[in-house]
Amino acid sequence: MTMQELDSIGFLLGSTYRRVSNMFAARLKEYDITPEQWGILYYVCAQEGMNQKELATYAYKDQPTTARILDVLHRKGLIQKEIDRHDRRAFLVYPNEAGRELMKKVHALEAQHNEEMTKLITPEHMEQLSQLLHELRSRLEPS
Amino acid sequence: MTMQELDSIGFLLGSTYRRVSNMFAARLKEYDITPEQWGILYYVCAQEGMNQKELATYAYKDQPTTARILDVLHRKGLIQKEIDRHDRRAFLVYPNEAGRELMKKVHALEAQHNEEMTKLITPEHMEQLSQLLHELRSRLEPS
DNA sequence: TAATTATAATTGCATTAACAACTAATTATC
DNA sequence: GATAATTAGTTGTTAATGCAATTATAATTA
Repeated sequence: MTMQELDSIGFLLGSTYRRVSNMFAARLKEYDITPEQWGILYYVCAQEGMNQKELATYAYKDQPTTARILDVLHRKGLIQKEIDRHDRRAFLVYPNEAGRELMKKVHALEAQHNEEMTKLITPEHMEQLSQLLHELRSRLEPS
Repeated sequence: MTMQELDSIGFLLGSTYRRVSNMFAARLKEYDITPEQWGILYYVCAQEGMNQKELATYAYKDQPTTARILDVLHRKGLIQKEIDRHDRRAFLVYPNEAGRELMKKVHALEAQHNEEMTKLITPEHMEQLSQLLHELRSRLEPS
């Protein structure tokens, strides 16, 4: 008797995510950055001067998680924060030169990594997968 | 100018996974168990008497993570461990009565949750998504 | 204007996770 | 049978996460 595998979408998403993420993490090691840190850095560079809340929304993370990842990026000298003159509760986040450079390098590495993923299944399947994930995610509310 | 979203499969998997998982976690709260603890408990019950390494393989987790989740389940009185007579390095894991009962209840809850997910997209799309995830995961090596 | 409500960010606590280093027991090899 | 290599499990460190509670500021409303 073979065992009945746990067949739930959440379990499947989690286990697949971890494998993809770990593989990417291994590649990123040479740049001393994690996939999650990279995700935030990307958005900091994609639109400079966003505040933490906006970054959290784009990155699909909650505010404390985003703040803590921003702290790491700050410690690493990749970004800087400036107080928002119009709202002293908030600060605006900017990449500095090291951050912009790293962003470009890692962006290229990521493109490479995505290509490799696409070689594992067909490009058509990868496109389908991507669309289905977008579809599902868009219908789920943030917790 | 709208921002260019980070369009990588890993980011998409992670953000979708977290939303699905958080939603399920909220439902599980009444049973005082997390989705990850549930995943391990499921396999403990699906085939009683496996050791930690086997459980880790089925659950797509590494050994330390599996061990720590087993510790939690043990503290909660849901499982028990017995030394493997044929290999004194290993122990075999069994559910106890409370574990079996909780497993059944949560399994039903999970079926409900999966149905709800399937209502968000179509059943056909959910089936496609599931197949594509299985396909991708099967081609990724464990880290 | 004063009091209330809402919001941006922070802090604390608990969970899951990856990875490396370690211990103890088993298996393989000489 | 002794030594070496492998394997099951544990421990320590660091990171990402969720959620709840808190602080400071801003916006609303009485």
